Amino acid sequence: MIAAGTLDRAFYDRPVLDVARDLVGCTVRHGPTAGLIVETEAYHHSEPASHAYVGVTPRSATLYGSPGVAYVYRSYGIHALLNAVCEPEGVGAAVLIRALEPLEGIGHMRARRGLDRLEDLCSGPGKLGQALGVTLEHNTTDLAAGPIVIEAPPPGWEHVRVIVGTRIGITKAVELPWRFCARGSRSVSKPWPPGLLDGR
DNA sequence: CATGGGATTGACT
DNA sequence: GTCAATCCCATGC
Repeated sequence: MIAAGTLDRAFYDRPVLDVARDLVGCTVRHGPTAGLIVETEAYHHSEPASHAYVGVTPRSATLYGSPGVAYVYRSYGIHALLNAVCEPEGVGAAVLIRALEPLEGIGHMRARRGLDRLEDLCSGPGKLGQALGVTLEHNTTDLAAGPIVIEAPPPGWEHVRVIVGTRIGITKAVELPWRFCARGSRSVSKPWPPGLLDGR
């Protein structure tokens, strides 16, 4: 049975930019840990920063598969990065979850990260992967069925203001404004986009 | 089969 | 500001 508020396949079966924006304010949950999404980036097979750009390969097959599925891959040999596959099956696109504000299971997060400060626990895609215990085993798992699930925004976060910026940490298609951040959140990864902390 | 780069982070100068 | 860690996988020979 799927918990109330869990986003279903139809939510992800839409243009990836819409999903990326709408995911800001939603929550990611894995076991006892949960966090509020404050930063996302969109990736699409039509642009070279996407892993789907090369077409269907063993690695990118997940991206071309069913929407609402997790795409998890290892970055720089160390970090597990969590994405949500979007758009209809056959279209290679996904949203990278880049940062969270810790909500539940903060003790687990601190233990896994070896750090205390709240803003350091999930303020980056590799950090949140470690804090939530995301591993490559979660690749292709269903984000509606778990073990990792994404839920609709909690009270007060339905209409969060979103700052749009350019994606970071990439070398191709750097000009596309496909990064979405929750205005005012100090858990966004650095560098912060202009205007992030302007009056709320 | 060998090679090289990367959607990152943390430590260091 | 620089740089290494560390591994998956796409690419090229």
